[in-house]
Amino acid sequence: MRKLQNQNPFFTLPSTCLSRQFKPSYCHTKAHFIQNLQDCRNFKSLISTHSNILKFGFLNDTFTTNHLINRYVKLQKINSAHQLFDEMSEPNVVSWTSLMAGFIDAGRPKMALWLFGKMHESTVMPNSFTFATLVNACSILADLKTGKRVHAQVEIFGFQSNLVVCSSLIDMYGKCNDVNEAHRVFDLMGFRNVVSWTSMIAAYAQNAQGHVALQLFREFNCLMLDRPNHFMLASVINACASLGRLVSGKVSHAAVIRRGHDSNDVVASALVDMYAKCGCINYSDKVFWKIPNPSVIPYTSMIVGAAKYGLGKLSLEIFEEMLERRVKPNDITFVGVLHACSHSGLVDEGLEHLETMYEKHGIVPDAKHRSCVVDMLGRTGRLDEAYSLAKSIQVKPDEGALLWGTLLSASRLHGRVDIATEASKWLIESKQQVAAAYVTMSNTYAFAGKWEKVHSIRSEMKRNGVYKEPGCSWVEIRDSIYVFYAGDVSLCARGSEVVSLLRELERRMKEKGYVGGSMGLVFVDVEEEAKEEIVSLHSERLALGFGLISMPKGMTIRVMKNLRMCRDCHEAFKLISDIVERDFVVRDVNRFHHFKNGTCTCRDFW
DNA sequence: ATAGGGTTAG
Repeated sequence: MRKLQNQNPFFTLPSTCLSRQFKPSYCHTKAHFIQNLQDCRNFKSLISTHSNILKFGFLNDTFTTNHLINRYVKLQKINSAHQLFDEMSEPNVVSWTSLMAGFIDAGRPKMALWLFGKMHESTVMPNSFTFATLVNACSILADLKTGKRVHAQVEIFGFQSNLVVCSSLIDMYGKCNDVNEAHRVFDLMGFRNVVSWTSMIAAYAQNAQGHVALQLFREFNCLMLDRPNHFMLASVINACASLGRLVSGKVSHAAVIRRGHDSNDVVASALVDMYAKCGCINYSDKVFWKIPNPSVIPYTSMIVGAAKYGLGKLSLEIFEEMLERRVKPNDITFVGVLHACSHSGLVDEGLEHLETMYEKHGIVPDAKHRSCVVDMLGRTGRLDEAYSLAKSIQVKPDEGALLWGTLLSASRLHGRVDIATEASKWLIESKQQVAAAYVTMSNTYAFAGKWEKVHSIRSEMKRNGVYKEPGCSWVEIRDSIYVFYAGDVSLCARGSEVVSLLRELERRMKEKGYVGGSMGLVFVDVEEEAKEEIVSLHSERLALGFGLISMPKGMTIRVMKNLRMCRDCHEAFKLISDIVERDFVVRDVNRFHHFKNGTCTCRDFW
């Protein structure tokens, strides 16, 4: 019987048919059962087909059982799939790989790796599908060590030039933050397609190297192999966002519209985020309201975007709307909500959200949420509460860096040398952001007029070989990018005007009830790198009667311009762009060459 | 049976 099956895999007669002397009909063929399996849309019909397959003896057939396993996986019944696999007499490479992919789908990538270990003990050889699946598991786990071991196996088994395996390797190295290794794989590929290019671009975009991502995108377009698709454009827009490159972002947006990808939810949320980070919250808003049924991510992008502009009330309104439309918030949404409260002085609302996020929405507050609240309390000067909250939070090193860094800057802002000392002590002892901790501590002492302490910190830094890279900020005006380094203002022809403008802004802020430290105009008479705060045009302290607004690097002046906050900001913008144009031409923006020729305008959108 | 995209506090 078995022999017969092997000879004629599609039209064999199950033993039951023979014994009852059935006439063979299509209803009892393998092809029929496989067709049946593909039609199974629910668990119940699958169970029934499964029992028919069993009844007609096809469970001995690996090909049929593999289909059955895949159907269980598709209907999210991984345990049934696993059980079925265990009962197989001769699982082949497809059975093994299907089950691995199934465990990945079910959110258990470690199980896929464990299965590979088991497969290794069997006589079945892995193929390229198996390796692509395994690499994918490592990518999800961001497990570089295992990823490298799998990569070694890929080489041993000779799949190092397989397109899919290489694309997944690039992705895996990217997710593990090893872009160099990702690029090495990319370089060694004999043939590349849109997917491999996208993996490479995304790896750079996700690892704070947006300029390389954009460079690769230009190369891809020059090669004219293929058109960029929505996957690629989403990554390119992400790169523009991280660089604050509004012009490039708009060009990409135009490409999105031309290629008809503007209804794609993922692309739209990348655009919402990009415009927000480039200082155009009004464009974010336009893109956002065009999304038919926004999922949690575009909602979160919009909440975070509005929060960064000090539009805390708007953030909270969007959050409410999201809840009304039954979109479930996630942990990042709550970071946005708390951030909004923090930057708009909505302290009570923020505390309320932290208290109720679990019982109302099932999201357990973790270190990042509590850090937002520490920031919120710290900003408004409730340093003692912020400090005791900080002490109560269990953190991993990277979370601690953020938490204690937050507390340190709040302490500096409010001149709390005592708490600043504790916070910088934590950072330095944990070897987290050591240079920044030293500089901020030194600035706190400078603010308090304790110059001896300032000098002793400076000598300590020297002794320990700690060097702080000067902070910088940049702005895109028309086609050029201008970079400001901390300390540059004194080198600038109209630096004194900037300084007096900042002093004036500060005076008016205080008039409007701003509490907190100076605008960062403490000209510390120490080394250059200590003048962290001098050009603090990206500082939240330019908020002016709107509560406290943070302006991340790269969105500096445009933010002020588009905020329509007050006349003062417009004046500041005019003055600063004037200075920038005359004295600070750093470099021309790398244009998107392929989009030149006037084909690309955003007119069709606006 | 296998590959690629978007949201995270200072």
